[in-house]
Amino acid sequence: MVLSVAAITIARGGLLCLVLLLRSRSLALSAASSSFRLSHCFSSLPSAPLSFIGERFDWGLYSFWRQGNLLTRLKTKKHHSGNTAEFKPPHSGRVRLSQTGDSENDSGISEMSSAPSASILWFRKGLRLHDNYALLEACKEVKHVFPIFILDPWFIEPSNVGIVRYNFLLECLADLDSSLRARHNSRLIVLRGQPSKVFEKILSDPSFLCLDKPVSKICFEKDTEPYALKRDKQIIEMAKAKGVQCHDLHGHTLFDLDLLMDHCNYNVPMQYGSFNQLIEKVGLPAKPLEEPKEIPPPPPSFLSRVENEFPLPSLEDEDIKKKYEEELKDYKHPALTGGEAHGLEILEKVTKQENWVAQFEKPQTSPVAFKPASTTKLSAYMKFGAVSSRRFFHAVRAINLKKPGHSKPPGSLLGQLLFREQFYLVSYGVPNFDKMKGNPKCKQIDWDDNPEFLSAWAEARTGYPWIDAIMTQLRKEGWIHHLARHSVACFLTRGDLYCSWEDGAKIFDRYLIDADWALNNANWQWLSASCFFYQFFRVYSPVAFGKKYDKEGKYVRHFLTVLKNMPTEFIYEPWKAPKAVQERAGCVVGRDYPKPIVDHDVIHKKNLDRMKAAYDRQKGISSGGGGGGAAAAPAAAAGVSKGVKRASPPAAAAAPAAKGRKQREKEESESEESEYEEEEDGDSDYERGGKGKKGKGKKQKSPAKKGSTPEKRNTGGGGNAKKTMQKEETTSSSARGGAKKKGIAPAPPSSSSKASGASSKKGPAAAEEKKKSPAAKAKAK
DNA sequence: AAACGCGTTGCATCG
DNA sequence: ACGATGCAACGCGTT
Repeated sequence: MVLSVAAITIARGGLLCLVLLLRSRSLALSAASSSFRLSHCFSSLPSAPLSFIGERFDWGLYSFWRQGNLLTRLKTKKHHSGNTAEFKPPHSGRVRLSQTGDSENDSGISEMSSAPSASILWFRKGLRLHDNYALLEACKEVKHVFPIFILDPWFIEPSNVGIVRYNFLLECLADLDSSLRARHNSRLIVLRGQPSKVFEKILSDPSFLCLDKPVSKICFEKDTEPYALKRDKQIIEMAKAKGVQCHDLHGHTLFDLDLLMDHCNYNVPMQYGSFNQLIEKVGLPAKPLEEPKEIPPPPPSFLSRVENEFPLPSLEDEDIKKKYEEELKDYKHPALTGGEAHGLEILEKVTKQENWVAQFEKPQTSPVAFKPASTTKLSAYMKFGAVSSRRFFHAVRAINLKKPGHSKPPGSLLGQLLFREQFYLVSYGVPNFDKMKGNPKCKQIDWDDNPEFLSAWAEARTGYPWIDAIMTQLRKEGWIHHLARHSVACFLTRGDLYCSWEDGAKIFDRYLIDADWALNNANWQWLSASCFFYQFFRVYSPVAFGKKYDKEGKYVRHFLTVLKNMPTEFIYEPWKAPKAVQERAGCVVGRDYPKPIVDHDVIHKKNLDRMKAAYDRQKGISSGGGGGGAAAAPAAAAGVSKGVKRASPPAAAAAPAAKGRKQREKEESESEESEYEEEEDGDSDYERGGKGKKGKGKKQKSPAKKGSTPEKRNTGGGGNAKKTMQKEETTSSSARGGAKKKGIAPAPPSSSSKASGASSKKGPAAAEEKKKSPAAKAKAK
């Protein structure tokens, strides 16, 4: 420790000593056990010498560790300037081939590569053939490319991955296989098991692949999630030991995250503005590349075995039928079909609506549009890498270049892609990013451990129709609009239930098709005012917010059919309806639909005090009297139950939700969205909206310009905006279950309230219209 | 270095 | 219907 501290002071400049330290760091890393989700690599550091886990956090050490951790990675890679020439990723002096060899065995490798025979293209994310650096590398100078996917047992675990996302993955794989067959006379080879075991087999026994000598290289797309980093490290080391080259090339994000790390000196920008500055230094993302014309197939002797020995997985597989038995009972294929082909089709459809693309403003899209959605719904394809982010970026940019009044970041489509990029970068640079404790950037807040509240939220029985409808859509379709994610995330955390954002993130992770580790955790921290966003007094109302978009409650009626006959006046607050009205509607609150689990008007104010106290505590200012007491008292007032029964692990689906955070911690002991924007004439590559512009009187709405350009309002039939975040929900029957909440009883039936909202004038189309408002507004004017 | 500007999408009220 | 205002006031980043 002493040593490290000393070293740190020197570290800023001198890398040498850094490397030394690092060494121990990385050892600790590899030794630590992590675990299942693509998540706990960093968290496995607790036992490491630098203890930044826990209450006290030493920034000096942290920054040292951060550099060390990343630099270690870099050090292990050789910068082979030479062999990436053809498809040099952007800014590529720095392309890091993680060549396995170090200087000594470089010679060995080059000998091998002089007579290259076969390569392995390992698909993980990046489930596409276009714009795929790893694929291009795999094709270089070899006779055979073995395109493989390894079905990691981790992924087939109902508690981790819902059936909807699992099926999306299967469709991505099937699509890859079909493209490989149709265009390259090849196949996707699906192997089962732990990746390290699979590679052990492949690398030690050439005959397994019908080869007479081992493959010469393994190529894959870099993945910065903790689980992946750990997994890949193993593979890289194994390959190195066997004298096989390993190329992990970037490609999932617009830029190589290691390159961005270099540019920000390992000090990741936490604010959008500073991230923008970083991006501007780096320039534009590389232009997307095409699918290679030829992908040399495996030898015929091997191909003939694929069908029987390495078949594509399917929902019909016995183990799947068994594991997902519960969920499969009422499984219906969601609107989204996985696969590169479908993803590109959607992208094409979207980009044909040039005006819509150029005018896209995320805040203008609607959370209640579901058929069709108001956004692109490309997030799931982005998550799996079925569509290249660079391709998306440049397709949008090309449109913007033609449309002078186009929207700009952060609200634009390109802005969304930039947020995605930033969240990836931050998730890469911040330790314990999926946790509050040990996460140096995350506000430490005294969230309650309340499994009952958590379950009610996850299972759509909060008694707030807006919240429950959203959670039902999540469960059913694996997708909800970005703003809907905001609503329910705020409700679960700082707004109403005061449960930890980690709990919500886990549930979203399970149910969202587009669940992406980096984006999901970032967004949950954002919404809970734990990181990125701190105006905790801006609380979403579980009543007003939905009403703003959907006065008649069509969305609610669609997803909560029990409420379908509730008068519009009470659709967002059914408990306020007179008993007779409830009877007539066939929905008696407390019998057919739960009573509100908390009284929002009361609880959100108390929570606000708790947030304030938590912030103050962080400042070291123990929020004296009022605050201190406030922190604990509200919990009691809220009826936060104490010895709640830990929900028994009921349906597999409900299990994750039911488990309390603390319990989990004990047991374990141990991310769409974005799109952005563009430049006007080619001057600046990234025009930040808002920031640099001075003359904004108030809100500069970029749409202002829209007025000037005639084409604006394109109406494009359906879409509005898209964008999504990630989150999830649980299954379970929805509304029923009486409200057993113990929390604050909500306002009794028929209390005050207003009966407004009756105006129902617009149909769905109208709603959509509204969304596009910027254009419409401009026009109107 | 204290002060200020700003922040991807809050709400209720008023005009 | 829409925009402006007050609400009570956050941290970050820059100056």
